[in-house]
Amino acid sequence: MSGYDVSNNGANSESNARRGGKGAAPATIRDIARLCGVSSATVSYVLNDKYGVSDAVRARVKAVLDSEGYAQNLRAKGLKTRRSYAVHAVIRKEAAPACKAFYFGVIACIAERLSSALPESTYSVVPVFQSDDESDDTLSGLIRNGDTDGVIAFQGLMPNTVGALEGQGVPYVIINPGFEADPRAVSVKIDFEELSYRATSYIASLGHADIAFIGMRRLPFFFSATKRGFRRALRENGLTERREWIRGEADCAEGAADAMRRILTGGIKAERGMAREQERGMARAGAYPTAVFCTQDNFAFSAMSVARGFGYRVPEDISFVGIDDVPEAKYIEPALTTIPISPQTLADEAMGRLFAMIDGGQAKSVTVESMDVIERKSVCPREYMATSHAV
Amino acid sequence: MSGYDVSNNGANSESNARRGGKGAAPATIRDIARLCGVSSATVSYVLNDKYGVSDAVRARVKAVLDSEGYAQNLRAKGLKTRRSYAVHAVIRKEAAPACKAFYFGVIACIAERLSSALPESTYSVVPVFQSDDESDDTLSGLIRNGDTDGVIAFQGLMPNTVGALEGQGVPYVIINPGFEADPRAVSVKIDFEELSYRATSYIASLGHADIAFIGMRRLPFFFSATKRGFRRALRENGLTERREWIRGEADCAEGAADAMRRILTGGIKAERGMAREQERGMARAGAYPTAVFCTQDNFAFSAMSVARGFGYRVPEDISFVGIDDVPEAKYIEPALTTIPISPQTLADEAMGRLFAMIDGGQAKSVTVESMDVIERKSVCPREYMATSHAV
DNA sequence: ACCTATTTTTGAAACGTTTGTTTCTTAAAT
DNA sequence: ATTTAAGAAACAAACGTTTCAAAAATAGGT
Repeated sequence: MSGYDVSNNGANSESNARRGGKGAAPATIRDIARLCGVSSATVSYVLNDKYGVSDAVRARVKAVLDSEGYAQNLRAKGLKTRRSYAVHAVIRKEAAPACKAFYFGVIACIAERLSSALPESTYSVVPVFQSDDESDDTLSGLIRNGDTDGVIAFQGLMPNTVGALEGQGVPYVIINPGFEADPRAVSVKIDFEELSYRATSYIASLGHADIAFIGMRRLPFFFSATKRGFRRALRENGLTERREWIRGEADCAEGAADAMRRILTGGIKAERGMAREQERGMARAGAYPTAVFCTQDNFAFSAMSVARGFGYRVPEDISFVGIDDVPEAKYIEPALTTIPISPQTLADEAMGRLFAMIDGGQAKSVTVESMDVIERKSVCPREYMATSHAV
Repeated sequence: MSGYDVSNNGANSESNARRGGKGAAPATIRDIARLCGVSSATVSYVLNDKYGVSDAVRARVKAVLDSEGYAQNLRAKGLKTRRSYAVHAVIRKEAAPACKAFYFGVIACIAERLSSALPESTYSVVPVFQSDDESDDTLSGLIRNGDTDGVIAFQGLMPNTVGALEGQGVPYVIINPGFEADPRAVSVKIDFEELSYRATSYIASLGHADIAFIGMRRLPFFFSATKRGFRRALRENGLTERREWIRGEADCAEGAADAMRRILTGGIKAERGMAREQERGMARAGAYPTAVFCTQDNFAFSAMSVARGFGYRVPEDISFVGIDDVPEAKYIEPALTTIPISPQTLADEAMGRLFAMIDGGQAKSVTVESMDVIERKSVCPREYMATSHAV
């Protein structure tokens, strides 16, 4: 990245006609004014829908405006209004790949909304990746320069970044799926306890009594919320929980595989080098759950693989449900039953709030409404299970 | 998105002090000049590393510059230089989710490089999602306004967008994994024939003779390139190909599952409602490949699931190799052997070229160097296979 | 010493907006 | 008819840079 020489030496005439192109010089507000026989101030007023322009003039200017295909120069406008017309979406470099992918989905939604809102709003969203351990981070720089009008952050923000934000009065909103929300920040939250409750209730409603849970201990807030929902559903359905079937080693898909393995081997961790057949035998001899709830689709994918590796069929022997509805969920074999989380909703709630604040208003945190289970192929009602199951 | 009122009425004093914040007014180039007892022109020259400033003055100005923590106002600079200091990365809305995820990975690499290049280069990258069927798209608008200094596009660009780009002399580079490159455009390519050849050769080198291929017919260019590489490897290893084991229905992971099913049932498509057991029996009776090469990891995931659904073990009965090395590849059970494609390399090659062109230079297309197979757990040498295999 | 080249430095005019203030219309009220 | 007030439109000064053209300082010959 060294050779990024961004200087342009004596390039006025050159840049005016852009490299080798005809590059029709774009019409300025003054051109329009001249064409209408009116002052540039007036044109500016109609552009910004201000009071005090007669209807006749307004109409005339508007006509010329779009017959000329006029487009504002954002730099000039921003120079005067002290805005950058950019919001920044920050993702922690350290976030898990699966999380990043999800966050990107949200950013994509924002970008789409923004570009379809043209030319009403000319904002753009720029993704920023920030490491947890940088002392003076790139983001603080942007903030102090006034290069950002607002930030959307996933998971949370480092204290010094928050300091910079507050210091410059730059609004920000946190989209924090599964993280504890800083009460001072406006944030868009997901009720994972509820989601977990719904998923588990759904499984229970199908007659399953032996249900395992695979969560993510690495995120304590998320872990306890989901576990709480799971237990509540169990309790309300008169089911008893089994300690060894509540697993949380999973901090990534690899961990989920391990969790599943332990569940199937009755909590005994497979010895290094233990023969596959032996491990399997061990598993089949003991008790196993007829359904497992994973707090993320990706966990379910791994867990399903492991179960099959042990010789169980999905869903005939063991049912699986996840949360997220990642794109693969419907393509996998068998398609995964899951509760969707809508990136579009998250994006809309967050952007609505951010723009309200950019416009000088206030905004309150919100918890997005939970959605319902999407029934696919990874779940089988207890009564239709292939073989009888004895705990 | 309606309520995005971006006007600020009579907000001069308000915006000067930013909402409720102390918001230290950032130092301008004139402030620095005054502090050094020098003109603003001189400061500008040292900022931009221009000729004709004496070393003494240059040093003095530089000292003040960073003791004051000066940061350029990008809007003012851009207004004068006719640059936006933003490049746009465009992704087709219609691209497959898996592709989008990969493209995002590349954009993430770009964003990281850009933010770590601060404050040398102050560029930012903004993702744009563009639909194939929009007539006058958002991108053309950006281009005509001079709101973008360059674009990176994945897969390709619509003719009218290319027209706008050429018209305004805005440089662009195409990152087109698996798409036919427009010879007039500078593009960063991947040699999928080579990748396919390497993967297949690797499998063959392990003693496998019955190798199946699952490709992506929806992308004809990609499909024929990969198939060519596959066949070449077969030929060079003295292996004969089987028509029914070269499958290309796969245009998404779902299709890959279908392809695998057909391979296992000897090309007979399973009847709607055919009993699972029956399907399985059908499969086991006939011939099956001992290894399958999938042109994308995601295909391999589905194919592996199907194979296991049919009762085959991976890799003991059937080996799998993919291309991409998506993050999940190493977490799946068993971890997938694959050839990686480096998003970082793609990002660097593309950005290097784009910036060269932005700086007025020329750039040539390039094919990035192919990488080697990463050996994981989804492949088993022919000789170690669990059961003897009879075709 | 002076005149000329050369190197440094500076003044000031842009770039395309927004917006506070002033000026001009026009109509209503006296 | 004259004054007043409101409403429209225009002027012109910013915003923070870059860069042309010109001035000032320095150095290099005679």
